[in-house]
Amino acid sequence: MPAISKREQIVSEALKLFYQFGFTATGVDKIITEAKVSKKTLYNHFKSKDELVLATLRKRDELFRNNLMRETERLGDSPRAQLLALFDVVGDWFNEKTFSGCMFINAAAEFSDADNPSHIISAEHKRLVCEYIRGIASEAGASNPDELAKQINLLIEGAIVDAHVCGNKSAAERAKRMAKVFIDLALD
Amino acid sequence: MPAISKREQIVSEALKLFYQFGFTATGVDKIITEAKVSKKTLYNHFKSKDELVLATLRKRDELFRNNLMRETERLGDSPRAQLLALFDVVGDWFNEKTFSGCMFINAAAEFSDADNPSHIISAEHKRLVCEYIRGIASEAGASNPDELAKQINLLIEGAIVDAHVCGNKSAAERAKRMAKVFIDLALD
DNA sequence: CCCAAGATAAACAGATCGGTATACATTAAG
DNA sequence: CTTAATGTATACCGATCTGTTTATCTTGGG
Repeated sequence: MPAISKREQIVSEALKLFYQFGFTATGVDKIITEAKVSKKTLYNHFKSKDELVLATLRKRDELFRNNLMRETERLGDSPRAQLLALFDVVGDWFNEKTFSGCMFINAAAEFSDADNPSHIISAEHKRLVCEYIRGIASEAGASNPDELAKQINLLIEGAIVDAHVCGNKSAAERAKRMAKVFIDLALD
Repeated sequence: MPAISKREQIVSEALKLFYQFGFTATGVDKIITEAKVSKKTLYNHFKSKDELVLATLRKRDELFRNNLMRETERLGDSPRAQLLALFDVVGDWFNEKTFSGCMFINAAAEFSDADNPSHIISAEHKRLVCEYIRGIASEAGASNPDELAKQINLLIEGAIVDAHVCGNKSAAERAKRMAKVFIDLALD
């Protein structure tokens, strides 16, 4: 058993390629070339390209939320500070040179049907992020943690779109200023 | 010259197909079949599929903004009411059964490179919508019309994402409640 | 050493991709 | 009527798509 399994190699490269070039536009031949595995190996691990897309989205969700939680808790020393720190974390993300929007928004764009498994996973990712925010809002003593979380989540989504479509790297700062208003309203 | 030109037929069908199934996933063969034209005719009017995509996005921008402006001005009898009516217009859009998110967010997802012509058109569309909002904010007497417009625009983007990815049809209502806070702050 | 598991490269299949070419039909203007 | 433009259908091109097959190589455990 190698340190990095073939399966992980494949998912790792698929992550980069799907994110940068899109799901439909990225062929399996490109993925196996970059991952340096044979086509047989890919189809040993995944029944189809669709299955690989799902596995890739699940991995992305894991990596993204782990990073979001780690960085948010590192930058914010109180629940209130953490709610604001969320915007600093996504702001840093916008400035990464590989930033290509939110992979789950992108997936929903390509797999528009709400019943599509990739679309469902994308919705689930958004739900989990929102749930994480709700937990912090609750700790912060918000009058209505669920509502505050949904407000903050909506501001983050808007900032992501502005950053990606319009290239507005300061979108997170505006969203943060807006969030502050709702946080102040919700905390006493 | 027919009442509806061949070119318009092609763009009209391309609009539906690109919007529902995505740009890369929709082949020109599918478009010509639906538009009931020959492939030669398509390539007489458009040099390439890429050119057709651009023409389709330009048409979508025209239709979308015309509808947004018409409905906003119909539903709101004052600049302040119009700023709020924006959210009613997009709320109705979310509830259309053909709703598949924002075509320009979708385009940016598939054509992630900021230099891609389709991406550039998408950014331009967002800029024009924001400019329209700024005009209303200005009429309303906002202290900083540009900032208010960008705030409202960000809320709209967030609502679109929530509506499409998570299927949250009431996203526009939350965004509207949030917008009210900033409108009240900006109009002394 | 031996063997099975899992890897490899490469050919192949059948469909579809964007785009071109050919040959014929329709149509409207001079 | 004639002609030029524009339409049609269809065949074709080479490339690429997802997925399968074949035949060979590597490797670790008993």
